[in-house]
Amino acid sequence: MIFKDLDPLLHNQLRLSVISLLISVEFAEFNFLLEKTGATRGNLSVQINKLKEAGYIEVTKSFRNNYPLTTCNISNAGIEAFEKYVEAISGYLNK
Amino acid sequence: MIFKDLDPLLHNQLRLSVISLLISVEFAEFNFLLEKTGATRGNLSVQINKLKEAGYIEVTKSFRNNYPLTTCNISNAGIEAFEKYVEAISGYLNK
DNA sequence: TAAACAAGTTTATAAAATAAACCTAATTTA
DNA sequence: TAAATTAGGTTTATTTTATAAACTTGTTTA
Repeated sequence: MIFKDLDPLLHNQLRLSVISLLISVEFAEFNFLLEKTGATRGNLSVQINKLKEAGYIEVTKSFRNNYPLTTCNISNAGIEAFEKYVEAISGYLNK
Repeated sequence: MIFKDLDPLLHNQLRLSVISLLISVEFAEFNFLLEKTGATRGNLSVQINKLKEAGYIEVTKSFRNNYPLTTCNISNAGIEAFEKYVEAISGYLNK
């Protein structure tokens, strides 16, 4: 095998979008991710949870103006996984 | 949405491996792809067919030393799709 | 001539992706 | 002030995919 395996958790458009956004900000709110990714709320909720279960992100739930507020930030494991993914997929792109 | 959509046909490890290999050779035999990708024969057969159905590759069946020989080459549509995919996914990698 | 091998293909099953439906609480409107 | 609407998500139902195991067709070898 001359190709490196692609982490299945990151090899998904929406999850990769979320991680790509989180990598360059300190925190991001649910609605921010929603807008930037163009996802449905249901799908975003599911994928955020998968990233959290994997330990790639941390999720903080609070309230703001009486409404629920979900905030996400990437973890060290998430950063490492992303960097590894970037390197792996680069091997497929002939660049 | 700030991310470009990723062609689902190419956003798959094995199919992307095959296209990545075909992009830099004139032809490739089934067993060559098998070895380079590390796939099972069943999976490779299925994914080659999907790429063919999409018009991304051409598949030629012949015989060599009395045994079946399947040869693949990338099409113009395949080249374009690959280039488009490379550009799209690059937008996720912060490079 | 039976067993093993070559080169694939088909199919069965599990896993994943996604949108629709749902939920709870807050707010606005009639 | 009660009904309708909005905010912010979550759950679930369904369809698609991915993949390996099983199968096929023909060839070679013991």
